[in-house]
Amino acid sequence: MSTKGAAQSRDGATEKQSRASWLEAALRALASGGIDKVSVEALARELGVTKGSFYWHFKDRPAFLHELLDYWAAQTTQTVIENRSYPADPVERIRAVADDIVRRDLAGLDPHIRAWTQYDAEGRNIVARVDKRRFAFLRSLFSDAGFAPDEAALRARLLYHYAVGEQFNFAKESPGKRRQRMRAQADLLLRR
Amino acid sequence: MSTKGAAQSRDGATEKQSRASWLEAALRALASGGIDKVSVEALARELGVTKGSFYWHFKDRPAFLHELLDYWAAQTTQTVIENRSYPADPVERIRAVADDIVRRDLAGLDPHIRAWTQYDAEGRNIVARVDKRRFAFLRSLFSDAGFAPDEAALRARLLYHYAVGEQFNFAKESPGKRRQRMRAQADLLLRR
DNA sequence: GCGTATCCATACGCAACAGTATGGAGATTA
DNA sequence: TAATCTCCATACTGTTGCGTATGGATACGC
Repeated sequence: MSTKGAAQSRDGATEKQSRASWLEAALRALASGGIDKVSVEALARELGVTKGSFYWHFKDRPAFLHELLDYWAAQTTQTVIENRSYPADPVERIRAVADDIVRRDLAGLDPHIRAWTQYDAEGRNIVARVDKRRFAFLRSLFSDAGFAPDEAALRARLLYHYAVGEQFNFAKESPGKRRQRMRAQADLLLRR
Repeated sequence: MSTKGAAQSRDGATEKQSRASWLEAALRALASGGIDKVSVEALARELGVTKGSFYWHFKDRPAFLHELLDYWAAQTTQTVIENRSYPADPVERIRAVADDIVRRDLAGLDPHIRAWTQYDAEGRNIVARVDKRRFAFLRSLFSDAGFAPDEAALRARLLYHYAVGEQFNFAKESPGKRRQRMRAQADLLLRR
């Protein structure tokens, strides 16, 4: 039943299973306290295994972190952009997306990702690509809402960077308040 | 000549001198590569002394980092807000401040400060206070420019968080381009 | 000039973590 | 059943960085 070099016991997908469990545990650790919490031994403890497993699945920690970034990038673009449940009306779409940005994993992982990749050259490139995609998406929404290309780009950039900067605002505000603010900013940028 | 418990050799200000040199070295290290570069031993190497000096001046690393934050907070508020060379015209003042924000130490230290204090409870409070002061300053500028209180607050918040978020944009753009974008965003927010 | 305070050097111990070497249990293949 | 492959445990080494204990040099108070 084994097609390539992945002959397993029960279902033939243990390889992927195990790799993914390390990556998932890493994302949880990252969200809980930043990149320093993503240590091989800490993850091993949480997974109930030892480092032997890690170094069988991954070359070393840098390679693992690189793969982690790819893993995050793949799932975050899908989550935010490819959500087909947004309203048809362009203006309402922007409001809905703005809401999503505040609620979604932007608030959970993004600040930790940025805090970390600030010091990792190839990490920065990956994040830059993610930002580029998100920005292009926002810009298209403003275009659909009737703004000229330059105006749409200007407003999309302002709103997106606002969202990023707002995550680094440490004044403890309720999620409701944050969404309300985000909504107000989106409305401001939708004025003509 | 010694007033209190600070009897020194040459000028009677060696105590402050030495403490300040540790703090200054820490700021340089922080700007160069984040909080991980601010290690006792690395700073000692750069200062040409040993850890003995550090642990005479400071209790431990956490206490030192806390003092470092206060040190940064004190100098960053003075630098940005108490600059009396801004134009008299409110609109031009906003443009000038926007330029300053991009050029000044915001770009050098702020992202590292935020990346770090994200994981330090009392650190977050200090940064929150700094943000509050800066925001109040920006809001007053928009007020002076003729915007109603709510409008001024909205625009000030949008512009300030844009500036913060823009620092975490890893797409490598020239300082000129960044200032140009900042200027365009400020102008957009100055429309009525 | 004697004691004391200041400021730093030297030399430790200790904990956390990355990475390696090797063995071993269990399933698979021949 | 023998050989092999997969996946992980065990047991190490090496490094880094924090903190501490202690001594020594220099200047100051008296």
